[in-house]
Amino acid sequence: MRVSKMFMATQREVPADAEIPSHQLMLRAGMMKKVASGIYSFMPIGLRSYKKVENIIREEMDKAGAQELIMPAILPSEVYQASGRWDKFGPEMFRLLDRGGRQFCLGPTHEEPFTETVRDSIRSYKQLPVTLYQIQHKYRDEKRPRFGIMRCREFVMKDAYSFDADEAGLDISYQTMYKAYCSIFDRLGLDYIVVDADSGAMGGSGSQEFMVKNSVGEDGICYCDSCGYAANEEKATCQVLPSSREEAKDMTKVHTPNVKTIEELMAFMNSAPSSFAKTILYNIDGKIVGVMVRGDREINETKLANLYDATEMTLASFEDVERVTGAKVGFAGPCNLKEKIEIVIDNEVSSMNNFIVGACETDYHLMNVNIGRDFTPTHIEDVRTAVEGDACPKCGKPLSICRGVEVGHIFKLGTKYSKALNCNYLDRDGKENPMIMGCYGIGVGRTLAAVIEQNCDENGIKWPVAVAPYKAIVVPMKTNDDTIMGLANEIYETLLNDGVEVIIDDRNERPGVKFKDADLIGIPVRINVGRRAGEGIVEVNYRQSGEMVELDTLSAIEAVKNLK
RNA sequence: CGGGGUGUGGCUCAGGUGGUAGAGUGCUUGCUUCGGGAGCAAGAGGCCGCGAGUUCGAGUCUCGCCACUCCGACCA
Repeated sequence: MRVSKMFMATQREVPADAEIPSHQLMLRAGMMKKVASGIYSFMPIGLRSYKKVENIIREEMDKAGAQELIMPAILPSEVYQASGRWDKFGPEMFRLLDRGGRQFCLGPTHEEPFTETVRDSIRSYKQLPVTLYQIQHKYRDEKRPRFGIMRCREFVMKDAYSFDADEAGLDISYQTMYKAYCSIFDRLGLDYIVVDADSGAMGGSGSQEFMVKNSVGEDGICYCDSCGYAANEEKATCQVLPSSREEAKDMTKVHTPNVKTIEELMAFMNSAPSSFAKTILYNIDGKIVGVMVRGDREINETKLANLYDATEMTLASFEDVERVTGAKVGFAGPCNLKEKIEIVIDNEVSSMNNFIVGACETDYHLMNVNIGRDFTPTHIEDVRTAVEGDACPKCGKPLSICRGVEVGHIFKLGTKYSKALNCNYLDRDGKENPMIMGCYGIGVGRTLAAVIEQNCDENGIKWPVAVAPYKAIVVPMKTNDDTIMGLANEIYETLLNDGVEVIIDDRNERPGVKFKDADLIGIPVRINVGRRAGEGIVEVNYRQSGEMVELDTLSAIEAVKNLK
């Protein structure tokens, strides 16, 4: 391709509404264009990289024995009704009516149609296992699209579904996908980390996320450098360190006027946060529950929701808090409650004694409270979020915390969908059983954005060769010099004939403009043809390393071909 | 869904107290340039987000709506 003919527009200025490097660079490099919030067009240069990611995924999935097919993006409501998700998805699902008034949606995820398809085609254990996948657009009316293609409303996802006769089979299918995912992200040159993830409302026996460390990531990752433990913050646990136990003292009520927050309480009492336990009231499926964690800790709502198998959980309303505690918000505690409610205490709180809590009386706290003597918890569980420095649950060394972008998620689904949709098979004994399912997703666009996040500098993108829109660019310094143009064209044609993805910047622009554009769109290797063209000498510049060497024409061509 | 912000050439933005729109960049043309986004000159390009209202007159004031965006909540 000749750059003079390319449909490409780079931008010098940073678009006003792009916050993170990958978003800014994708817009500046002219890879994509926003059409509406969270909805983007891909331009030729962007599409080339996009397809590279897709193809790497496709190759590794095929290698792992998964078979590609494609489902409609638009699906009738019945498909999601049997599983109950037509209602559960709520406003996040794009819904539409056909001319006859029948309800459809744009598929947000495809467990149901895959399950139906397999149900209708497979009857025997002899036909199992099978893993199917598609690379298809998904639609979710996100409350808040952001960060360009990191989180958008129309996005491409590779989603795969495995169907096995038993749990042992699922384990094998799952491991196969795990390995395929590692190969994919390795080939993309991503620095990633695999973390244990919360299974959430999906149930199932296990789930892991492939995370790319990044400060704008929407997930917190807890990991241990010593033993390799890694988990999503939602799921991460830690050891409870034994605290020094004092002899139980008499409980006393303290007047604490207008002291509501832990910070105010610390200042007022002149004590460490570890001597307080805060009590937060939640409304869990209509039931008010008190949850206690150490004063300086955060309640982990995912863990709490799992404990109660909650479908709807919010902080209790002010009215509920005042009714249950008999005090203004800020003075809740486990003692003297006006209504009998369940109390969940965090593991860490269970090791504390003589601590301070709200008195359930406006402007009062209780000192020297002790579990068992002063109140009895309903549950003692891990309900707090692990923080930097907590003891690793496996080895006890300090945990680290960072942010991450979820690029892949593998999931043991079990029988949730096969049971709901009667996706059964006949076993050796002629007995009918539900298939055991797994599902495996990779966000294609998000992965592409993650590659950019990890491969860029102030001048633009630094594509790994595997994802670069073109591998090489030939830059003639002057377009009106026959020697230079002749040699540049010769190199270009040779590379083209040798199957190298190469472009030639034949625009009548100053060299600086061409360099800036080549750097911005991130072509891995640039061949400058200039001053020494007459001697057959050119420059080979590497975008990743910034390295530059002068070589004769043939060596330069070899260098480009050898670049991996 | 709560709270904030912004809508003006393709892009980034300026336009006290109302008088029919500007800059930079990009684009076109010419000349001079030519190794890291050149210089000069001449051009093209705007329903000032939409709709009402006030006014002789609204980019500007009032009200309503919409879109985009940031923070939070939420997120198979």
